[in-house]
Amino acid sequence: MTLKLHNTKSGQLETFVPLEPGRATLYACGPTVYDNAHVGHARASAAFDILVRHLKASGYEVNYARNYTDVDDKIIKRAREKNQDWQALAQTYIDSFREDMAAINCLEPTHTPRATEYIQGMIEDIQEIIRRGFAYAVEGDVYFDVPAWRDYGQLSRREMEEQEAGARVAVDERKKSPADFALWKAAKPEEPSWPSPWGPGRPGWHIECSTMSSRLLGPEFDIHGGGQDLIFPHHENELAQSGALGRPMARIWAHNGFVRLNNEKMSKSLGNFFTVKDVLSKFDGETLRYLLVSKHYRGPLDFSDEALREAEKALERIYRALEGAEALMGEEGCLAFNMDLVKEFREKFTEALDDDLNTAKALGVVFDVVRSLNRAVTAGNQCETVAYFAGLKIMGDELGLWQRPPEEFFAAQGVLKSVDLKAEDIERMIVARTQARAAKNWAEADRIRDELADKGVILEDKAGATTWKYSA
RNA sequence: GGCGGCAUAGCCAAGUGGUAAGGCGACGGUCUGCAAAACCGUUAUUCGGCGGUUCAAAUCCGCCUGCCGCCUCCA
Repeated sequence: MTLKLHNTKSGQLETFVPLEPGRATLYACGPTVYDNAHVGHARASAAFDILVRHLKASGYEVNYARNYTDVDDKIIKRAREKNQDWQALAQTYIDSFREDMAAINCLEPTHTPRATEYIQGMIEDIQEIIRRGFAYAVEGDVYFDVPAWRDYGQLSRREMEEQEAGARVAVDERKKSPADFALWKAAKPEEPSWPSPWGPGRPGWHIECSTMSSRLLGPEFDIHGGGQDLIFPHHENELAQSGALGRPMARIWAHNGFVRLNNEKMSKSLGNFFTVKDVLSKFDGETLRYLLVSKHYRGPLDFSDEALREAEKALERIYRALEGAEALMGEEGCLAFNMDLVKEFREKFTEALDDDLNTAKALGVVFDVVRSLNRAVTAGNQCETVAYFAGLKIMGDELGLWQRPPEEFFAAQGVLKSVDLKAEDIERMIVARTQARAAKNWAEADRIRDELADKGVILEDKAGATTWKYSA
């Protein structure tokens, strides 16, 4: 089977046919680095990370670029508020973003260009757009001439005449048309600027992506991604600029849905957001990733502590299965032969991801494997255990989940839940409980178990020994 | 006003023509001193509402209702 992706431009599911066989080129719009990443950014990153992992697993060599907008009104404004150098501020949040994405196990893209590294290229592109008659300069600013570009609106499929132009934003008198947008902005006093044919200034937001994607991936590439809020105007404008330069840009435009909080879009402007760091103070990064992956990337995702707790429970079930299998592992000789056992599961799993990255459906297959694995372990069947264990890990790798040793996952729960008992305290209480049990003092045994449970430690009486773990 | 999305069990969530995946929870069983975990079984005759097409619809068409988003910076 082959990958099918939803293309915003056509509004349809399309078979992924790369420009170059065996290679996939992707560009995703990254953050403007003036603040910490919130859960919405995490969702976009996770969605395209799954795409990259799936392409790689399908045998593609992937060239993935994701930019940082490191000069922009908001960065300048925030730097002023904090009385800080704007470049230092941008660097701080680039570091923060990378840290957060690593926490949710997103692979670092092949290229992470910064807008400020491509200013010269942007100036060249703007000059060419003007030369071709699709932009004009006014008092140090340069605007893209939207009415001149007949295809404008083809991505978001909207007629400009039907839009409420200027409904919420004052129309700039100097623009020929209210829809025209800035390619270059003349610098105001005290603002960072670069010399240009139109005087000192800085690039507009949209031109960055047109310039950087063409330099890193070429005039045409396979997939361009971002959140649905970027469809218009950002991606429409990118497409217009690139089109005016004779560059077709992406064949497939993929957009992820929003994260919602109390039924509203989580966004900086509404102020109703949780940063990734907020979430990481209470939940494991892997738990957040599981939540993001548990629903199809294009639909809305309702964010809540309850949703995170459910994600935690689901992950716990998987890690418990992996942990239970450990005692039976080590029969390498069984591996090759018995992989036939998981063949069908793996095919279904791949089919699910091929179907516009249906991670929710893929997780359904994962839990079928979990059940099979638990059965094999209970039956003491080493060869089956090895096969299902391997299958589970392979699927997890493609989703960027459950790759850690189970002990590490459970230990992390103890830290996150602030369990104030040290391992030796717990062991001591277990010894006391074992003695009580030996004396058939069930009341005392149960009291100890309840006390531990209250503090977040779960006891399990296995044959011959009692084990414990922090509960998720 | 234009464009787009969503509506499936107590909760989360798959499912684009063939008779409702999966997770959480709940209930019953096996195991256990009792539990926990695991396994087995039960938990939507029904998919926002009303019509229509069809042998057959959650899935296609029409109308309606509710919610969300874009048209300004936003993943």
